[in-house]
Amino acid sequence: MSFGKGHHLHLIDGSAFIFRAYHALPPLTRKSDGLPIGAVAGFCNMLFRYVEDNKQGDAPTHAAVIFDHSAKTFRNAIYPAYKANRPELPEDLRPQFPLTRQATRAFNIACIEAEGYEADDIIATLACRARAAGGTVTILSSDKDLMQLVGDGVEMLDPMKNRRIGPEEVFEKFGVAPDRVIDVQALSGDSVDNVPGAPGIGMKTAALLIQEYGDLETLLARAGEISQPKRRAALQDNAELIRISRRLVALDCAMPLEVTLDSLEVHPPQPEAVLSFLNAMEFRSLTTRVAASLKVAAPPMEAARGAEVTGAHDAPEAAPSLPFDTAAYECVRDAAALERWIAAIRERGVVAVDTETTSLDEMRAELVGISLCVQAGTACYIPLGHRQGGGDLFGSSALTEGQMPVAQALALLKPVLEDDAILKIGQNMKYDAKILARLGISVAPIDDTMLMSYAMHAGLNSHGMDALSDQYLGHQPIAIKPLLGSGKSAVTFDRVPIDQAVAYAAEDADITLRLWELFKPQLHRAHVTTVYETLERPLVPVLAQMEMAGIQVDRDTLSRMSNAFAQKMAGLEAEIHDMAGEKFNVGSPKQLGEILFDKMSLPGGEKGKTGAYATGADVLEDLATEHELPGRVLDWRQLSKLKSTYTDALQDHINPETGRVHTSYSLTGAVTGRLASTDPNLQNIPVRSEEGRRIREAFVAPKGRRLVSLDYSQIELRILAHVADIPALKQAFREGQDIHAMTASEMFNVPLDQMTPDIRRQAKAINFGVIYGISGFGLARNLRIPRSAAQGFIDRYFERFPGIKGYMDDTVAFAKANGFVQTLFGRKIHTPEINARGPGAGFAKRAAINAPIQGTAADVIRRAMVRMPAAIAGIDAKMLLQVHDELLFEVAEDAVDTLIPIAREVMETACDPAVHLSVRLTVEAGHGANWAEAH
DNA sequence: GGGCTCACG
DNA sequence: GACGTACGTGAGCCCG
Repeated sequence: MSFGKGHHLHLIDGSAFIFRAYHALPPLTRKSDGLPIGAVAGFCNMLFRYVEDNKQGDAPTHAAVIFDHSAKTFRNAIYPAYKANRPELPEDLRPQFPLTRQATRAFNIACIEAEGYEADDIIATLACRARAAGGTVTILSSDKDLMQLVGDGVEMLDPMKNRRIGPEEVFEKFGVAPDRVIDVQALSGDSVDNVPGAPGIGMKTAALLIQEYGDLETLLARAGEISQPKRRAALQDNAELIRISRRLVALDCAMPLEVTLDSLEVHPPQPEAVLSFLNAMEFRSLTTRVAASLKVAAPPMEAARGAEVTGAHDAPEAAPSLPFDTAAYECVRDAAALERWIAAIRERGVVAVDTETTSLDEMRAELVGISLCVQAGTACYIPLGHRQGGGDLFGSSALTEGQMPVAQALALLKPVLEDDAILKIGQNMKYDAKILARLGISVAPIDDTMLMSYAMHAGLNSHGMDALSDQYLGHQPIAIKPLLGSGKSAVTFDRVPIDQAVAYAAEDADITLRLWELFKPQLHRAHVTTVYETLERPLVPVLAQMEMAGIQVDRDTLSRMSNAFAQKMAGLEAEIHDMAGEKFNVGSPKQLGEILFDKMSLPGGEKGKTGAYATGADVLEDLATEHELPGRVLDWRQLSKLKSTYTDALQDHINPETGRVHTSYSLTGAVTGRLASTDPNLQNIPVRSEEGRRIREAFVAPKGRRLVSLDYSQIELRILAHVADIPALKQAFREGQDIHAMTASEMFNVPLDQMTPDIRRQAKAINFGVIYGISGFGLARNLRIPRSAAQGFIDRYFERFPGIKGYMDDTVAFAKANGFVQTLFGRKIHTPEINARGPGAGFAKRAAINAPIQGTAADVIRRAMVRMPAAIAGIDAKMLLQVHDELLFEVAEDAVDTLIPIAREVMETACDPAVHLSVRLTVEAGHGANWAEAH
C-alpha cells in the first residue's frame, strides 16, 4: 500500500541533532584509537531515545533523518555571501559526520541528503509530497527556518523541549501565519545565515508591515504610503535585496529527489546491525541498553577490553557484567540467616546498606526493614516492621508473621555497622544514618555514592539513585510509586507486601554497591578524591547531628504574629477592593493584572509568554507613583508571604516529640557546593525587612542557653579579591575599610569622608554584580538607571580594577576549553551549556564566572563545619544551622564567651593548610535569647 | 504540575 | 537592529 491517508511521516533534522550532541558532551574519543566520537555518542543516544519514545502511542508509519550534504548550495548562486559568516566547523566534528549517517542506518532509519540542497529543502519537498498524498507530517526540529512549512497536516516538534509547534506557535514567534513567515524573514534578514533583508527592519517591524499590507509584494508596491521616512526608504531602496532575501529563505518544495515516500516505511532496528555498530564505537553502556531493549544479549567488547571513553560520564565500565535478578535476593527472617549475612560482610569488609521506613522525614520515620548487599547480585532484605493491610479504625494493625524482632536484628547488626574495619556504603547515607542513630546505632565509616557522583559530575546530571542506575548501569530500578500508590490511596512502606519489598529494597542495595564499585576508581581519575574525602563525606555526620538537634521555635510567638498579620491583611484587602471598585482575589496575579491594566488602564501592562500581565514587585513599585492601589498590594503581599510561608507553615514543622524544628540539608542540592535546606527551608528566614525580621524572634534558645551567630564578613568579595588578584581590593580588606565605600570612592572620585549612602549603595550593587557576572542590563534593572549609565559604571569598574575583566575572560575560556570550572579547593562545577549558542550562552557564562567564587565560599564553610565538632567538644554548645556564610549555635549561657573565640578561629582559618588566601577572612559574632538578637 | 512571586545568601 | 540577561536556592499560591 502506498503512502497516503492515515500515514504519518517523521522528518528528523539530523544536522541539528549532531550539533546539539556535539556541544552537549565533553570531547570524547574512542579509547582504542583516539577517534573523536562525542557527537556520535550523543547522536546515538538521541536516536535510541527517539526509537524508544516512538514504540507506542502515535508512532509514525514512515520516518527519515535528513542531513545537509555540503556547504555549497543553489543559494550561493543566488547570493554568494549566503552563510558566508558561518564559523569554521570544529576540526574534531567533521570526521564524525559519516559516522552519524552510519549510525542512522544502523538503527534502520532512512537517511537522506542531496548535493546542492540544504536539509531544509529535502524536508520541505518530502513534507509537501506527503501532504499532497493525504498523509500527516511531523518535523522534529526547532529551526525557525522550517516554520514556513507548518499547517495543513504538517507540524513541528521541538525534540529538546518536547514542544509541539503548530500554526499558533509560529504566529507567536513571527507575528504572522506560517504562509507569510518567509515574507517576514525576507524583510528582517538573518545575521546567522547572512541573509541581508531590509536595513533597519527587525522581526517586530517586519511582522507589523506584513500584517498591515498582507504580503511582501503588496508591501513593496505600496511602500510609498509608509509614513515613517526611514522605513519607507529602507523598503524602496532595497526592494531587490529584499526579493533576493525572500528567495534565500524560501524552501524548495519541489526539488528533484529520487527517494520515494514508500521507501521510508518504519522498520524496527535489526539487533545485529545496531549492536555491531555501537560495539565498534565502543559505547559500552549504550550497547547494553540497546541490547536490553531489543531483548538480546549484548555482544562482548572486542577492540579494547576494559577500555574507557575518556572524559565520558556515560562511561563504558558502566556496563553491568551481571544482570539484575530480583529472584536471587534473599528475605532474611531469622537470626540464623542474618548471622550468615553478617559473616559474609565481615569476610568482605564492605557492605551496601539501605533502610526502608514509613516517611521521608527522618525525624518521624519508623524503620520498616533493612537491605544489605555484599557483592553485585548478592543482596538481602530484612523485613522488620511490615504490617497486614487494612488495619482497624485507628489505622493500627498487627505485624506480619515471619519477621525478626527489631531489637534482635539491630543487636546483631550494631557491631557491624559501628565496626571501624567495615565500610558501609549508602546512597544518601545521611538519611539512613539518622534513622539508625535514632535507634542507637552510629554508622561509621561510610561511603556515599550520591556524594561521589556529586563530586565528579556536579552540573552534569542529577545524583538520585534512579538516574544514576539508569545512566551508569543501564538499568531501571523498580519504581516505588506502584508499590505505594499515590494520592488518597497512598500507603506507607510498612503496608507493602514483603515479597515485593524484598525485590525493591534488596535491588536498591545491589545498585548502590554496583555504583560504588564503578565510582570508586573514577574519583581518582577525575581528581576529586580530595574534594570527596574532605568536603563531602565528613560532612555527613556533622549535618546529621545538626538536623537531629533541631532549633527550638516558639509556637505562641508565631501564632500571635500570624493573627496580627491576618488582621492587617484584612484591612488592606478592604482598602484594595474599595480602590478597585470591586472584590477580587488579591493573591491572584491574573486577577490583579486585569484590574490594574484592563479595568484601571494603568500604564506599563506587559504580558508574558503565558499571556498574563506581569505583576511582580518591580512592576508594582513603578506603578505606585501612579496610584495608591499597587502600594497596598505590595504591603499585602509582604504580609501574605510572611504569614503563609513563615508564621503558619513553620508551626507545622515543629516536631511534636522534640518541640523543635528539624530542617534537612541537601549536600547535592546546589551545583556550586552550597548546601540547600528543605522541610522547612531555614536558609531563607526573613531578615531584610523590619517586619519580617521579627519572625526570627520565634527562633529561641531554651532557658539557660543562648543562640550565637557567627558569620563571614564579605567572604565572596574577599575570594574575588584573591582569585582575580586585585591589589586595591586586597589593601582595602587589609586595612579593614568599608569595601563598598572604597569602591564608590574609587569609581566616582568621591573622597571617603564625603561619601553619601546613595553613592555607596550603587557601588555595592556593582560589587555584587561583578560576582554574578555583571551585565549592563542587569545592573540597570537593579539600580533603576538607564542602561547606558549602567554600562558606563561597568566600564569604569573594569578600568579601575583591571584584574576583574581578566579573571572573567579567563574563567569563561577555561570553561569553554574544559567543560567545567573549579574552586580553589578543587571542586569541579561542570558547565555543559557553555559552548551553546543563543540566549543560553549568556546564562552559562555568568554561571561559570560566579561558580568558582560562590563555590569556594561554600568549600570554606564546609571545612569549618567539618572541624567544628572536635574544636568545641569540651564546650556545652551545639551547632544548629548553616546559612551559607553563617553558623548558628545553641550554647549554655556561661559558655558563650568560651565558644565565640574558638569557633571564630576555626572559621577564620578554615582554608589552612590547603589554600593560602592573600586576603584574610574575618568573622563577626553576636548572641542573644533569639535569632533576631543574635544576628 | 507549571508559572509566578518572593524569602534568603 | 534585535534579543535576552545579573549568581545560587525553596516554598506557597493560583489556575488549568
